[in-house]
Amino acid sequence: MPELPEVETIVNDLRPSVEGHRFTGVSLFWPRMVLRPSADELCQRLPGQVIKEVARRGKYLIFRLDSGESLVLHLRMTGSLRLRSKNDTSSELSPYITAIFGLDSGQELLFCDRRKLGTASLIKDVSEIDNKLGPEPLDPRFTPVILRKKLSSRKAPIKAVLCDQKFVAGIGNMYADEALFYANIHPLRPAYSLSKAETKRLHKAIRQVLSSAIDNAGATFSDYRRPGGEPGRQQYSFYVAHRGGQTCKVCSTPIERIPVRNRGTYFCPRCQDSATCS
DNA sequence: CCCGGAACCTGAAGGC
DNA sequence: TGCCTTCAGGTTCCGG
Repeated sequence: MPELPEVETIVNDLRPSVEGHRFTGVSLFWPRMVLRPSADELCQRLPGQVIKEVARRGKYLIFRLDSGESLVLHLRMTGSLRLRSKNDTSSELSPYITAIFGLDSGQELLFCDRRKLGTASLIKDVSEIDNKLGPEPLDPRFTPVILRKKLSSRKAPIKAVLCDQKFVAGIGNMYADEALFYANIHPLRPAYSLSKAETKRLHKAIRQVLSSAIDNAGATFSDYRRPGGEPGRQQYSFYVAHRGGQTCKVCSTPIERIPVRNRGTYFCPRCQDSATCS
């Protein structure tokens, strides 16, 4: 599932080959992926526009266009973007293509999505996306003091709060579990109950986990691929995420899996003390 | 504001 | 073998 590090990797990979190029056409095979304006309108308005910049905000990919509008994509759970040459007939077609964006570079950008939950929007003002998201966890403005203040009003399990995009942007199921392991905090702890020291550890853990994953081009468990088709490498470094039944790399205790807000949550019952869980 | 649950999707996995 | 159910999880919407 693409989270912040995966989307960051995709943006970095895409940047050199799409920035400065022009969209030549759009083919939609799953028009319902377009949230707004309408599928027809997006197909009319996108062609001819130059991509000034590709950026990431939370888990959103943002293509800033010369008209001032932005094409905003979200991969949700199984979406991926692939870049290929228009005359490349050798590579096998993914059976799950939901959209093809033609570029004047001779390449095309494929949106592949097994479960068709991914979305595309053409919006006038990017601040629309910005306003509904919490701070970027790697931004210097996201400090331990701010984290502590935000946690203080939250009663929900810390795991659920970390996955809330309005709380902090870009963290999903995998990296929330990893960060809590790094910080030795049990996923069910009420957010407000974290001590100052624990909050500081969590802040550091969030940054370490995300930075390391970016260095390793993201984690591939199922559908995530880089635009060139390569998988990520971060999955090999995970301590708890998707490691149910295996043993903790630190203390050899079996990794447990419990539901938190209906999300599969992995943790080490020994390293992540539950003494102060309510 | 905060919280929890349903809906959106469909391939994979497990039960019988 | 094959049908059926359940699970996976990011986001949005809705009700308390």
